[in-house]
Amino acid sequence: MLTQNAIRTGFTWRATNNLHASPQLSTSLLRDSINVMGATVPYSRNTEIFGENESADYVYKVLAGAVRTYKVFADGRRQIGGFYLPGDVFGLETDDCHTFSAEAINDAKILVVKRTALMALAIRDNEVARELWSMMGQEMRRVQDHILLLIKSAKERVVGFLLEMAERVPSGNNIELPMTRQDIADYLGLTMETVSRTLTDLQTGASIKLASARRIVLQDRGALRRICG
Amino acid sequence: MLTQNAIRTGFTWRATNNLHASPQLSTSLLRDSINVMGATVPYSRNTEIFGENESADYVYKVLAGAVRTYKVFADGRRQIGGFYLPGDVFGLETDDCHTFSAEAINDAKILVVKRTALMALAIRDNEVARELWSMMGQEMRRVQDHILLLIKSAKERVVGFLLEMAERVPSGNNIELPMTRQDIADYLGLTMETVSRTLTDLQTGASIKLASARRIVLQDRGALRRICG
DNA sequence: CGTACCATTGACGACGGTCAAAAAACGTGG
DNA sequence: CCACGTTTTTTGACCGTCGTCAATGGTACG
Repeated sequence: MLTQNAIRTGFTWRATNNLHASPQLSTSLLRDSINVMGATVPYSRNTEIFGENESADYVYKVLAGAVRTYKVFADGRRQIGGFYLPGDVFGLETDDCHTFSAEAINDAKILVVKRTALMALAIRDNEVARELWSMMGQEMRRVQDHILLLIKSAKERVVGFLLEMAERVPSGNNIELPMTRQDIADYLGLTMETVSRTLTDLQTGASIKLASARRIVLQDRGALRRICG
Repeated sequence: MLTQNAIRTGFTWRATNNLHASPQLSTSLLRDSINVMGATVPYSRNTEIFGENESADYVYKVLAGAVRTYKVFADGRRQIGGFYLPGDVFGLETDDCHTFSAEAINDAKILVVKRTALMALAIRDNEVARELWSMMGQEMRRVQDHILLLIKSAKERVVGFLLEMAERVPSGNNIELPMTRQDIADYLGLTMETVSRTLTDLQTGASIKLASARRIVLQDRGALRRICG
């Protein structure tokens, strides 16, 4: 784990000194703490960030690039647990071990923070604890929404995925997907081929436009939302 | 919400006075707190405990009976988020609103605790906070395992469900299911018919025995685990 | 004993998986 | 800038699993 060992072992409490002064800026407090306590580590495309069942000593935040968490079964099937984009936090576990593995989808910059440091901070500061709690809840909602996707038809799943990505990358109707069709398929519980076919179907129906394989334009969000259910 | 309003609005801190004396009994501390702070409410079969989007003012613990959380879509499809058996805690949200609805599957006794009371306790007592955190993590793992089920074949899903239930009700190989086939189907993203057919298939293969519709005997766990993957 | 509700079984069709091949995109080095 | 090999994506043909519709059988409870 952490093959690119540029982790700064020491960290400073500096940033937390005057945090109690502005408790109303709730989301920026934890964020600031993480930013100061952590070290930036570059990961190149397709390299492992941590493995399933490794001890969860660090918490991670995407600064640039994209990350996938996943699990591989004995028969080779892979399930992707989630995609993490700039600003997203991942690897936040309550247990001692990671339940999924994590890989960089493309060249990425990741902020790495010692878990014990975060937890120590949370014990001292209720505001930080509250924010960690709400972060956990956000992740929970993400996973529950994922479940709701997985019971739907192929078309609904793909559309749901597109709308989710469009929400998370607020770049209008132009989505730049960092992941392959196989990644999307493994996230949605479908095959690569079905994802591809469904996308061309959607393009034929004029709901989207495939500018290139990875660049998708949402042309009719109303239609997409109607499909999603 | 809480139509059967037997909630005791006041609660006592009595139980928390000497909690710091035994920090090593980690799981019993929060449990004790909940037990003392809460009120027992009976819910009859198929009655709503809370609805989706209602404010999450209470946290619940099953004392007897069983509970399902669920979501109903516009087109009538229903997804069951989870089943909760005696000892299980549900309705633990980080947000202000419940994301799922909850119903009693059969006549049940539920311990109901004010959320603010729990949170206040957690702020005063790091041990309680830690336990709430780990409870949240347990729920997270449950939901993630649910995702892993949903990408598999019908047979694998049903077997996965049976093994999960067998683990949670440590009654040997004899499982007494409180829920209907439709409930199981809506949990696994299948139809009632497929669940039924799969169960009879498993019986034909001598992996299980359907003593009655709701009583299932696991005859060959090895075979079941092999199927599950 | 009768009446809902629940579970099982059957016939059939559609959706999505599998296998295979072609086409497009990408990166690398000349 | 182009030629080349590799990876990714698309498309096609076929088949199996599971959903749909419908009827029958079973169980619990008044």
